[in-house]
Amino acid sequence: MSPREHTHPAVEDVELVAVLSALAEPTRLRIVRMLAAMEGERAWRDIDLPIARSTLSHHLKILRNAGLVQNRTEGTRCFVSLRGEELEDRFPGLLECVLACRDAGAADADGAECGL
Amino acid sequence: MSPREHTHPAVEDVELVAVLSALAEPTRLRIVRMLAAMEGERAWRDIDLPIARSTLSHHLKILRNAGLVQNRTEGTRCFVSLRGEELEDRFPGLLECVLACRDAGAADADGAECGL
DNA sequence: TTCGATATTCGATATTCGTCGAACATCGAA
DNA sequence: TTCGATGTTCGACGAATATCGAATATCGAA
Repeated sequence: MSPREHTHPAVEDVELVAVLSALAEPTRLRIVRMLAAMEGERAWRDIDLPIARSTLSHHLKILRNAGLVQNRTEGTRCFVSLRGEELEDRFPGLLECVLACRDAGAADADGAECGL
Repeated sequence: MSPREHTHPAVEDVELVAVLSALAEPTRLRIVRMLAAMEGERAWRDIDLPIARSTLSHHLKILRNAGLVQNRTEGTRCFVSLRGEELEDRFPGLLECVLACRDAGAADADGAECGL
């Protein structure tokens, strides 16, 4: 289909288990890190990951349904951004401390490995 | 088998994705909440959940491998406890804000529903 | 209108996950 | 030693998930 309007769950309807599940997958965590590292939105088209576009669409849908991410449509293209403040309201500190952590296996938003 | 000694990962080897995966399952989250609500250890035998004992063993293994929980063996029985301080060292604030949240679907440690 | 770009959905596949009961291993007590 | 209690592992099952390529729907431009 096309970048049609999507529904986003209300903040109060966002569930913890859904958020944790969404974050508990390396590719999705990487997407979240990437979005967090840029203050603003990111063009769908410019999200460059070593996965098929349909797979990317799938992961973004899960992040969207979990309340982590929101889409904005502009013509035939769309932009993705983190629902940072809303998440902070719902689960204070959660996103922040997940992002703060950089373990050995945590790839950087750009794809490079990160020591600390 | 029996409550034999288990290996626990070193704090520095605990991975974020493993922790999030472990917490992203209702039964396991409930176990963690229960352990957090009691300051100390809990006898395996006394963990009362509506699942088979083998399933409980499975979930505890996942929590253990993720670094969230530790086992202590005493004779033929064992005791489970949260690795609270170590988790705090590794991922500051994470466990705390996960536990702080009580969403609509979050069952209490005792099994009762909890409004707030 | 026709076409190309864009993102989603569909169908298929392989894998992982949660669950159970049964079998097993270990320890302490009789 | 024999037994019972206690957890763990095994084998099996269905459900959920990650992945891909192909098909599809929508928009903007030619």
